[in-house]
Amino acid sequence: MAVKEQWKIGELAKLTGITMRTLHHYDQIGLLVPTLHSDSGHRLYSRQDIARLQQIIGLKQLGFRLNESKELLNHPHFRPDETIRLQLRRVNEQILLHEELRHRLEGLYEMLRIQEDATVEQLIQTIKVMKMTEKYFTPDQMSKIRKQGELLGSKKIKEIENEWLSLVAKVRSEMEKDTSPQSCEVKALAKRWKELVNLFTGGDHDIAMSVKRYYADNPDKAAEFGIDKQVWQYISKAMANSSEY
Amino acid sequence: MAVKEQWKIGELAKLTGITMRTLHHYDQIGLLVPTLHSDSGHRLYSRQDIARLQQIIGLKQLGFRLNESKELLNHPHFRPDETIRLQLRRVNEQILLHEELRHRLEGLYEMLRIQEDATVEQLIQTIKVMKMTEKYFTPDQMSKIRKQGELLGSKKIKEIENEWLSLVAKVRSEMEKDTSPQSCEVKALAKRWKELVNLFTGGDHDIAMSVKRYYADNPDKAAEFGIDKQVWQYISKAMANSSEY
DNA sequence: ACTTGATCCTGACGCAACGTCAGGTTGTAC
DNA sequence: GTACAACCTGACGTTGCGTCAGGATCAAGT
Repeated sequence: MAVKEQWKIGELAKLTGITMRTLHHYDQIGLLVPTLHSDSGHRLYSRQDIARLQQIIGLKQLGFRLNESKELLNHPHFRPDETIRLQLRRVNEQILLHEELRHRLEGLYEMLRIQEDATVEQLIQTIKVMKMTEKYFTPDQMSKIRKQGELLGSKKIKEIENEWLSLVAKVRSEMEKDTSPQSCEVKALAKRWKELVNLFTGGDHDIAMSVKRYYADNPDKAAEFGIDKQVWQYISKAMANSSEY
Repeated sequence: MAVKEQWKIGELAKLTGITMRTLHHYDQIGLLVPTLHSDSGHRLYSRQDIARLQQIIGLKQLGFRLNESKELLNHPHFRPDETIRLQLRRVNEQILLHEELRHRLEGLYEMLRIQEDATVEQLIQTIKVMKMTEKYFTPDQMSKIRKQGELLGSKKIKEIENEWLSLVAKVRSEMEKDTSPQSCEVKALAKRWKELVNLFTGGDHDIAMSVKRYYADNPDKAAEFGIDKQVWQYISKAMANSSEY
């Protein structure tokens, strides 16, 4: 006729909805150690244990980590102001990050929705454009770039990228042969270079300059096309002495 | 005079800002395996590898996990619409969760700011109240409860909780002795029970009923005070036959 | 008393994305 | 030749448990 004073781990699990494994874990890390054990080693939880568990659950729902909860519960006279403030900061940071993420994803989603044949390649391309536009272009330059992209179509873009790769390779080859930047061959390459740039930029000079800045600031992305400082300076010379502006 | 065509892992790390360890990891999981290795086994990354790395970075910034990115990059003709939608859903869920968290934390912060002697115990108490108020009380019942809490002060509350524990213990003891619920002793206990409830609720009957519902719905929290179904029914009988309503 | 099914125990691996040693090999410059 | 930088491959730590695995205990029926 004894009334329940102790709970076995399974009972506590059913009562609170916390899994047995979790309770095991809490025991292991010293967060919630049952006050009693049966002779055979079975965990027996007391009312105080239940109370502590409630507190743990509460703190967990506030986003605290287990070791933080442990600290808090083991020092009841500690002032939690600073802890709460810290927690608030963490949560706010998370929210900001996720909102930025959502913003980007929504943009992507819109852009993919417009193109009926959206493949992963398109996705990649779109991400590339987004990253450039984030810091290097004004909104209306952005829309121009998008328009030009749609105008060309993804197939054309890939073709151009391929020609671009081989063009840069040719330029590098000339450079390695120490051909003068003023030579006919190199000037021809420089001309084609400009044409390809114009295809991408739609002939907009400001956009071309921004693209240039972008690749200058991000040598890793330029390296993707085989462009490094040396190639850059070399082709710059060839273009600088060109009669075209 | 050869121009850079290959990058060692350290160079790539400096170029892209990705750590060597991360590149090792990407190699290990097959996400980015360098196309070449030197005779001695040093990793040599090609331009294509750099391109792939850029794509990986882009996808990571969109919140994709590495294995998802791997899948996407290995199947360029896959339609990513659904994937993006899924990702958006995930992010939105995260945001909602975090906003709820922030809401709670801000509430907590406010309440702790008001009380000058905020300790962890207060924090726990406040969380308890918040959890109850979230589903069981109307806003103005909530403010009444808060007022009553401030009126009592945290010391008094602890005192009451302690008396509560011993009161329940006494009731249980009588129950185990099979004392009639109508007996003088038990009726006295029931009377004190009501008084304690009134201290907490400020005498508000509706609040008392909601508290009752709360503990009925959450037997785990009632168990914290030593109240289970049997005790509950027993004390209910004692109170039902009382002359007070 | 014996068996059986439910419950409980203690390891130990898995996950996600790396950080951080540790101990040994290579590359390169003087 | 020798030092020092850069690279290599393990392997453990982090966070909060989920999920077996293999064995002991409990409660109930026969």
